[in-house]
Amino acid sequence: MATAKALKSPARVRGKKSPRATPAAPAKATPARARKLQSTRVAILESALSHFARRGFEGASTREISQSAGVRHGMIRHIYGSKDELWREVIGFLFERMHAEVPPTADPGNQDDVVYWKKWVRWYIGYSARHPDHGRLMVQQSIMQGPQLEWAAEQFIRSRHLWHFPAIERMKAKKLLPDVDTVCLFFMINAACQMIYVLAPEIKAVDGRDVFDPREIEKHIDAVFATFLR
Amino acid sequence: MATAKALKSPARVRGKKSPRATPAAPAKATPARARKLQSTRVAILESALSHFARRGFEGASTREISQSAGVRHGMIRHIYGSKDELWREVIGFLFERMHAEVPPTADPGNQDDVVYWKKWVRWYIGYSARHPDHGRLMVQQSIMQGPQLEWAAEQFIRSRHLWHFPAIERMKAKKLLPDVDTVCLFFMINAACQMIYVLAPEIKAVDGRDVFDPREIEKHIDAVFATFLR
DNA sequence: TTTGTCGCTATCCAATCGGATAATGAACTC
DNA sequence: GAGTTCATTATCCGATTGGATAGCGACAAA
Repeated sequence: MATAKALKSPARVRGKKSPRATPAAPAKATPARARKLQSTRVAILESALSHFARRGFEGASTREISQSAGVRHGMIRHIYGSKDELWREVIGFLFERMHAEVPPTADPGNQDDVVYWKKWVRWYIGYSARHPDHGRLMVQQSIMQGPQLEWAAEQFIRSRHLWHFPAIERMKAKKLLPDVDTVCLFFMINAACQMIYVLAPEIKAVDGRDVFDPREIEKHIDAVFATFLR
Repeated sequence: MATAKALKSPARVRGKKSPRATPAAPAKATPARARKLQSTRVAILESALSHFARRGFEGASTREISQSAGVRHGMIRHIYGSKDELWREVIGFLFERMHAEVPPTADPGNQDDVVYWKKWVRWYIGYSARHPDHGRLMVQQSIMQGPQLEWAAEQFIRSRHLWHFPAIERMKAKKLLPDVDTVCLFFMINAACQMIYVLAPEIKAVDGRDVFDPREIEKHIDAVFATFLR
């Protein structure tokens, strides 16, 4: 009956009396118990990430998510309150995990832009191959066009873009990257690094190639270098 | 209960006694009636394409699809038999429409490879901007990993790849394209052309840019030229 | 040991899902 | 005009959905 199935706007301010937020340490330190809860929480988040990425928000059922996580489906409501909130926590979990995997050498401060860019591309391609669900979830999120896209944009994505733009423009000025619109260029680089893993099943079906093979990954890195750097 | 929710394998050979196939003309030429049916069929296909692309196979409901098409949900079963079959017909409809939009100048026979490639990129970017749901549906299809991915691969996608590979390799040999693995290069070009429109809502939310603006499209075309051609 | 917290489950609920069946009624054939 | 076809709908079905409620029972504090 035309009920709005899109995600509700994330009105929660993470501090009311909602069923507890993600940040690790619970108020009272009851060691064993809190650790168990945390592991359950992570299991649900990982399962939800996989299901959401593959079947979309509405296609993924909380029952299947909880089953893959080894708990009953009541847990999701108990911990996250609703499917909407679970989605948001999954997005947060995704970027938290990504930031945790950024290597410590990723300080653009004192190194040459090209060296830094090559390091970043190499890392990002490895990350995308390790976690193809990242790109898949982002595509789902973008296609969904719900109000939480705005939320994710200003919460996680925009800062990442603004972080990379200055270096890209410096490299453009030095004729090291093609002299085209920065946003356009960034998206092309991003897509060139990530989409091959997002669409891995298609490439396997069409060309019979396993893009996750380490040798293929190495070829892919070289391809991105050769294509964009000059 | 681990019920298999994935699409069933397309066992139908399009000729048994299933509820009639897509090809335009019905056996008996009953002018007005057949035309009405055809328009209903197209309305359902267009609506289904939009819904499937945005919400995925399981997220899109046949009731909403039929409502957007202006019919009751029984029609889908009557015409297509099942949701599975509707998905397959939508894929077919998508590529049929794409081929119908390929300009007549697209004969690679006697023209310079570069001229042909530039024409193709220009056309493909326009097509992707006109129909962002194409890329979205393909992403959904690939992510789903059902048996119909194999079907679509050999039915529609592989031939398209094989069509482009020889020209790409000739251009690589002439140092007109970066000398990297062909499959990898083709996917990067493809993604560079298409993903900006697939992810248009994200770009709008993050950078506030409307990628469908004709001037932006023109800039995008130049960006792809400048990035890949040398 | 006693008491209470809280991680977790069992179970119910209304809504919606894809699909099946039977009937309607306008367009067509004769 | 009578009879037939068939595009379309109304309506039912069992299964599954996200969510709500009422606990259970292992653990921790006393």
